[in-house]
Amino acid sequence: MIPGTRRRRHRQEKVTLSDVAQAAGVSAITVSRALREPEKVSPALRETILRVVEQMGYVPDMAARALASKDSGLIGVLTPGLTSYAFIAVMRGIEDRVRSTDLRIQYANPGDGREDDARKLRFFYSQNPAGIIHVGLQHDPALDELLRRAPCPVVEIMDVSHTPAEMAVGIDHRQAAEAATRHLLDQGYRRIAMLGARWDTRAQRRLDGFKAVLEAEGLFDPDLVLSIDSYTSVGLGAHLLDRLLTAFPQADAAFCHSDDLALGALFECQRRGRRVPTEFGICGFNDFDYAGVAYPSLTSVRLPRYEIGYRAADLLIRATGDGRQPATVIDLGFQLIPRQSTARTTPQPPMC
Amino acid sequence: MIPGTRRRRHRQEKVTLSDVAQAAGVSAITVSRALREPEKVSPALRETILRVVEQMGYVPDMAARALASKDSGLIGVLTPGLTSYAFIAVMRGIEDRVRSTDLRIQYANPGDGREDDARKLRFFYSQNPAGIIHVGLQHDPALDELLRRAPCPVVEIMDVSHTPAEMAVGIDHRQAAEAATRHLLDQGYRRIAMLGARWDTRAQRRLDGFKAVLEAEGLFDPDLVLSIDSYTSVGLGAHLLDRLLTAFPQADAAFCHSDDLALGALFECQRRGRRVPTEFGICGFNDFDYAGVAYPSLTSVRLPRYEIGYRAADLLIRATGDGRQPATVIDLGFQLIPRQSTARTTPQPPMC
DNA sequence: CTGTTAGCGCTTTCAG
DNA sequence: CTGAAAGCGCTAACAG
Repeated sequence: MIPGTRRRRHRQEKVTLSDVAQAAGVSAITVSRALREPEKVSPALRETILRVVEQMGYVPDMAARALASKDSGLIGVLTPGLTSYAFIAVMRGIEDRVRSTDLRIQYANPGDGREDDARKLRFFYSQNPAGIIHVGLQHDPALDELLRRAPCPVVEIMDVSHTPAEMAVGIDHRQAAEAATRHLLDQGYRRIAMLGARWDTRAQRRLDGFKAVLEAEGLFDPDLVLSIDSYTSVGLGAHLLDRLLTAFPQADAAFCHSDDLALGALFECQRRGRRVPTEFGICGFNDFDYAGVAYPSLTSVRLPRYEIGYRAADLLIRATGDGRQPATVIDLGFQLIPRQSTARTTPQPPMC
Repeated sequence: MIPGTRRRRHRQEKVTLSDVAQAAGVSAITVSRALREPEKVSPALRETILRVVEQMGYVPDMAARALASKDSGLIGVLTPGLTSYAFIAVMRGIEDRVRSTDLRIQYANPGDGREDDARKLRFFYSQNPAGIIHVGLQHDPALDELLRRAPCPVVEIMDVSHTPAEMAVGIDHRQAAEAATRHLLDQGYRRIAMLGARWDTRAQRRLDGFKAVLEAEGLFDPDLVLSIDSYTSVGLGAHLLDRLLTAFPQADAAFCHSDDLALGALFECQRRGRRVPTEFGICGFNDFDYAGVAYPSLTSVRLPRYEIGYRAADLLIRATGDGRQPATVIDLGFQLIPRQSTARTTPQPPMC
């Protein structure tokens, strides 16, 4: 390759709207209209213009468009869990709802610490976004204030335990944890541990629910709450269960903050020869695809993650449409899915 | 809330650069410089300006900046696997490399079909991106041409079996499959199946490698190649193995296109009471976190996914820096990780 | 170190 | 239905 070729390629003369206009013998604005509001241009002209556009390989400049129209068509999605398995389904929901529109989605993954959260949020603001979907790691007043001052509609998702600045879609994590914990009690487990990873708001809420239910029975033991501040993972689940059983062999069940922890816990039980569910019960959270497939299958709490994403995007799109929405909190509910890993009282203990 | 309040909030008078300039008693360009190249402004002025910026809550308008400077600072990541577990590590790599820069990342998830791929690509082009990271589902000439005409550096990632338009980072999927298949042969398996999901380029390359190795031994049987065109998942792995063993009970091993299929296959074996690895060997792909934790642990092929993301972003950033790069193909290599699920010849068959 | 002058490429008026 | 004028908010290029 001739040196310099590539550089030149990346600096190709850009075809602009007026270039097209000139070539088509019309004014720039007409080309602009032919592209964005075809019905406002006579069929004949429209066709000519579109042909020229095609021929010249014209690509509109979004920055110029955004500057002139004050509409970036951008939806910002801000979540510290962007690179988490649980968020995949949420993304799919968002993408599916947005697909048919001309909006784009831009994801951002704030690092830990609320400052980065604020920084990324400001960054979105600087792009004149059409809407923002926000997943908070924790709530603090400064951030809430920033959200309240957003230049666009904002939907806070995943958790609805907190009054949102504007709109929220999610579930009540405390209730979900209560249901899971009660289920374990119902199955006859008594020394129930909780396995977690990072303590964000939602995890905290789940701990609250867990604790409340056990305390009511006089069964809560803070020593049985284990966690490590890192990404949740199957390996971490195995590790935590190992720590638990080493320190407290009498523990007889675990409520895990996520199904990957639950799966790791299951593997660790198998490794130790501890029978599930007879000798140890495991309840996960999220109902990941493998929960129902595992052997024994894993009891879990199903969250409507896809729906949360879909609804959030939908709210944004509607809010964009008519400019005003009543403050909204949408609780999409959860579902406890009892499976083999806690089926102590039912007649088929399926340990191999 | 008073009707209309929210709408007004979202249309707040925007503070512009000249507002700040006026308030600070300097010219707009000085404020601009104080923000972007602080060292070019005298300390005293700089401080005053930054204070005013803070006070007025000024947020720069990226669209205007991009338009004026022809630099959007945007890296576009285009992949049909955006919402796949395997891509999470790649994202982390990209994010980590980009974090310290002032570049932003915008992800896009083309639907199936090469047309959508081209559409999304054009869409990135319209934003004057600083660089593009592309994961192709399949290679076709039209798309290659489009990539070649990109207005910015482009890195194609994951697969290096194809000469890229410009730069590529990934591994040789054919070789990886060959290594896995040979490993299964070495362990004494003879009736080896392949379990897959969607047949993208990489999957096809892996099938090629698989086939080549088995054909050389006269052991290839097309009936043992099973797949369903859908998202890969643990459930799908279980389903495919069920189909396999129902139709061909004599099959004695499976090379799976992904560890989730492998895990599903493992569960299905356990469900059927088919011992792993003695009666059936399982080799996965990707080395997801659970492969080493499963019981029995899963043999897999480790891909440097994080590194692929990191290097891709790095290449882009360097290319952005000096404008020109030699055409590059970086093969980051893979690693076969033998574990219990294929340990037929070693002395510890760990089935429970 | 600071300011002036242009203009990025497009869309919004407001006229025909 | 089509066009002319003006300017979105910012930064490059040149001056001082």
